[in-house]
Amino acid sequence: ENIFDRSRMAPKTPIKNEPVDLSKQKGCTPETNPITPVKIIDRPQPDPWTPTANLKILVSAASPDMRDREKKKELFRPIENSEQSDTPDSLQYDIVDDSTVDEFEKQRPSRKQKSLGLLCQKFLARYPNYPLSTEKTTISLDEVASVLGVERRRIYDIVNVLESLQLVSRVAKNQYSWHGRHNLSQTLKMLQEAGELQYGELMTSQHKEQDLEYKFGERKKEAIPDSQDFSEPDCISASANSRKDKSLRIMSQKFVMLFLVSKTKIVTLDIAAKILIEETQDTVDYSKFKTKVRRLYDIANVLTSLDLIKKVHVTEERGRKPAFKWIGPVEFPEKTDELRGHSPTSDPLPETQRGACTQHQSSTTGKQRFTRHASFSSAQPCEASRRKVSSEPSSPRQERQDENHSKMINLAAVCRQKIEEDTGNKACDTEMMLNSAKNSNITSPFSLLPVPGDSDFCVNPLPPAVFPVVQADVPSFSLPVGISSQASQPSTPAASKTENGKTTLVPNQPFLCFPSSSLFMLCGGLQENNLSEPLPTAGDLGNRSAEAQAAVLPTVCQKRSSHKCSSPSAPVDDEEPAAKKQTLEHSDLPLSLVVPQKPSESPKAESSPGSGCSAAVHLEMNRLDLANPAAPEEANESTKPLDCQEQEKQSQKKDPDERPPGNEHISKENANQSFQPQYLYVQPTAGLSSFNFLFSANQAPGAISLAANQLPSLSVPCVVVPSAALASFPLVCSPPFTSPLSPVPDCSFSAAAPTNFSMSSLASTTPVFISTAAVVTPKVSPAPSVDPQQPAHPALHLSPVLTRSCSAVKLDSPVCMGHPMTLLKLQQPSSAPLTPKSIRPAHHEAFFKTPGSLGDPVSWKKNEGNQTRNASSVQRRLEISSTSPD
DNA sequence: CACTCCCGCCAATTA
DNA sequence: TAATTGGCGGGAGTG
Repeated sequence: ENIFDRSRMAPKTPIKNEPVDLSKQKGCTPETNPITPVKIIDRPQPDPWTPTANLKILVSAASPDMRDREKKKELFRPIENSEQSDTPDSLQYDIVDDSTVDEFEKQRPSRKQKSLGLLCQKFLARYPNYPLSTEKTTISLDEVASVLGVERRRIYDIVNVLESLQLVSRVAKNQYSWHGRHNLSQTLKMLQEAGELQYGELMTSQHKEQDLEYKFGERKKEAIPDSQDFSEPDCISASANSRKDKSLRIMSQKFVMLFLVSKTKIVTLDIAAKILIEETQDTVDYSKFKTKVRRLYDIANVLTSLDLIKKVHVTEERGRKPAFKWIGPVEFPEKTDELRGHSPTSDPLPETQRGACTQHQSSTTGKQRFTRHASFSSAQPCEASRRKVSSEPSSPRQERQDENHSKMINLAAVCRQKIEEDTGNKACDTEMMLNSAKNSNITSPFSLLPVPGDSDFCVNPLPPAVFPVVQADVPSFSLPVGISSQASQPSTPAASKTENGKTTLVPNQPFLCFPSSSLFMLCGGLQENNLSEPLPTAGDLGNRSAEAQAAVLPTVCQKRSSHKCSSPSAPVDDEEPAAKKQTLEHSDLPLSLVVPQKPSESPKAESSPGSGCSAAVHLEMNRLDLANPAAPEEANESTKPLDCQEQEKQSQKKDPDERPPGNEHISKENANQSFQPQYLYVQPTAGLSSFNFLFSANQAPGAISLAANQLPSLSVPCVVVPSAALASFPLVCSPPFTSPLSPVPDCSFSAAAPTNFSMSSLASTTPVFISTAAVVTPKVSPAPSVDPQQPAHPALHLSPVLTRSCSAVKLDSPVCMGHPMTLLKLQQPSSAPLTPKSIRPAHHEAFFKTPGSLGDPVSWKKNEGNQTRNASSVQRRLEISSTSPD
C-alpha cells in the first residue's frame, strides 16, 4: 500500500532521473513518466522523513515493474507507436495497483525481457540496417532511453558496442549518428586484420586455445621470470590510463577480433576474458576476471542482436563452457573503398594530437636485456586528448575509432600474413601467441607472429599502399641478416649464441622481414637458448600485439607503445624448424641494416604529416578506411599485390645499387611517406659498433611519442640491438629484392655489406616475419596522413610479415625523433649493450597474458581490492610511452 | 550452484 | 560546477 502512495508522491519529489525524463518526454505528466524509473526499494526505510528516504520511496514507486510493463508494451507494439503509450502508461500505473498487479506478475517481464539483447533489438529496430546515404539519422540518447523505457546507462552499453563496429558514431553530447551496416564489412575486415596481428597466432589452432589457458599462465610465468619487468614502475606509473582503454568499445573490438581470427569461429567466454584481461602483474584477480566476463556478456548480447554471433556451448574437460559462435560474415571482400564516401571530413588527423610514445630499449651486449632508456611518460594525452582534443568538435569519438581503425589497418597491412603452422611448437607457439597477444602494446611496427617452425613465411612487403614510396623510392634496402656476433663482439655472450649463428640461431629464430618499403628487421629469439631468453620473443609479440591494440584502441597509441619489449618470456620458439635452421645459417652475418635514409629522405618519411606519428597514422588510417579514404593515391598502389616477389622486383627495379655502402643508411623510407616511414637502421659505428639499431617505421603508437614536439617528428621506434643479439636472427630479408640486390648469398650478410642483402631464399624459409608497423606519430599534423590508409587495405594483403619472436631486440626508441637521425641519439647508450628485456617487456607480457591465473585458478581468488580502478593494468601498459621530453 | 547479466553507484570526462 | 559517460561489481533471476 505504501508503495502505491509513494508512487503517487513520487512526482512531487524530484528524483534524479525523473526530472530530465519528464521534461523530455513528450508531454507526459510527471507522474506518468514511464521513463527513467527509479529503482524501487521495497522495504520502507526507517526514516521516511529524511530526504533520502523520500527519494527512495519515490524510487520505489517508480518501480521497475512499471517500467517493465511499459517496456513490454513498447516492445510489443511497433516502435513508432511507442511514444504514444506514455500517457496510457501512466494510467496503468495507477491501475496497476489494484488489478494489474497480478497480471504483471504473470507477465512480468522477467529478466529476459529486460535484457540488454532485447533492448538492443528494440534499439536496432528503430533504425534501418542500410540507411540511405542521404539520410542522416541522429540518435538522441535521451530520446531513445525514454522511448525504450530504460535508463540511459543501458543505452550507452548498446551504443558503445555499436560504435566499436562503426554502426553509429558519436556526434556530440547525447547525439549519435546512425550509420547502419554499410561499413560493417569493412570494419570487420579491419578488425580481422588487426586481430590477426594480435591474436592470430593464438587462434591459429583452436586446440591451442585451450592450451592457451594453461600455457598462458604457466608459460608466461616460466618464461618470464625475468621479465617481470613489466612491473617496472615506470611503466606502471606511467599509465594512468584513462578508463577508456578498458572501455566496452575496445573490448568489443577485441572480442570481435577473436572471432574473426578464430578458425572455428567459436570463442569461449573465459578464454576471451583471459585474453582481454590485461594484467599487470602476475597476480590475477578473480574479480577482474568476473568483471570481464560480465562485460563480455554485455557485448555478446549486443552482438547477438546484430546477428553476428550466437551463443553455443563447448564442452571441455572441465565441463561445458559458455561460448559464442560467429555467425556473421567471414569473408570480407574488398570492399569498396568507394563505398565509403570519402569523406574527408574535416578531421584532419585528430591523431596528431596524440603523441606517440616511444620507448627505447637498448640491448645490452651479452644479454639481451632491454632497458628502457626513455622515460615513459604516459601519454595521457592521447586519450585525454581524444575527446577534448579532437579538433573536430563534431565527432571526437569518431576520431578515436578512426584511429583505431587506421591502426588496425596498418597493422593488418603490415603484417598480414597468417601463418599456419604449427607443427611443432606447441608450447612455444602457444606461448608465443599468448605472449604476443599479451603484449599487444608494442609499439614497434612490426608485429610479430610467432611462427611455428615450419611455417613458411613469406615476407611480405608492406602493402604498397602503406608505403607507397617504397616502390618508387626504395631502391633497396638490405638487411643483413645474419648477425652474428661478427664483428664486434665475438666474445660476448651473444656471440656465443650467435657464433655459430647457426645453431643457436636456429632455435630461436627469428625472422625477418622487410618490406620493400621500409625496412624491417626482426629477430626472433636472441639468445642462444632461445628458451632462456624470452626476451625477444616476447617482445616481438608484444609489439605486435601492441600495435594491434593500438590499432584497436583509439587512444591507444601513445600509451601502448611503451611496452615494447617484452621481456619475458616469450619463449622463443624453441624449436625451429629445419628450415629455420637453414636460414639461420645465413645469419652469421651481422646485420646490417637498412635504413632508410633518414634525413635526407626523411622528408618523405616524416613527412607526411600523417606519417609522423604512428599514432596519428593509425588514426588516420582508420578514418580513411572507415570514413573515407582520403588517400587515393596510395590506394592505387595499394592495390598492387605485393608479394614478396613482387616486392622484390620492385625493389630491384629501383635500384639495387643504391644502397649505400655505409650500411646504415640506406634509406628507404620511401614508402612511407605518407605512411610512416619505416626504417631500419643499424648502426655499426662507434661505440655502438656492436649495436644495431632498428627502427621500424611503424612503431606502435606507443613507441613514438612525440608529443610535444613540433617537429614533424616521428617517433621512430628503434631498437638497438647488439650485434650479438642479432646474431641470433637468421635473417632479414627484404623481400623485394632478392635477386637484384647484391648477390649475396642468401644468408650471408656480413655486417659489412650493408648495402645489400640478399635474402633470397631466406625469406621463404624464415620462420619469422616481421611486420612493420609504422608508426609515427605525428602529432602534428593533420595532414595528409590519410593516404596511408587506403593503401592499407590493400596493403594488408600484401604485407605482412610477422615474426614471432623477435622482440628481443627491439627497443623503442624513446624518443621521437622525427627522423631517423634521432636514432642516433639513441645510440648513445650504446656502449653498453642493452637488452631490451627489462624495459617494457613486462608490459607486454602483461598484456594479454592473463595472469597465470588462467593457469591457476587459484590465484584468481580475490585480489580485488587492489587495483584502483584508475589504471587498468592494461592501460598502463599501453600508456607507457616514453616521453621524450626533450 | 553456476551462469547470466541487470542495475545503478559513483568516478572520470565533458560541457 | 553540472551533466554526460561509462567502469564496475553486487547480487538477483534462471535453469
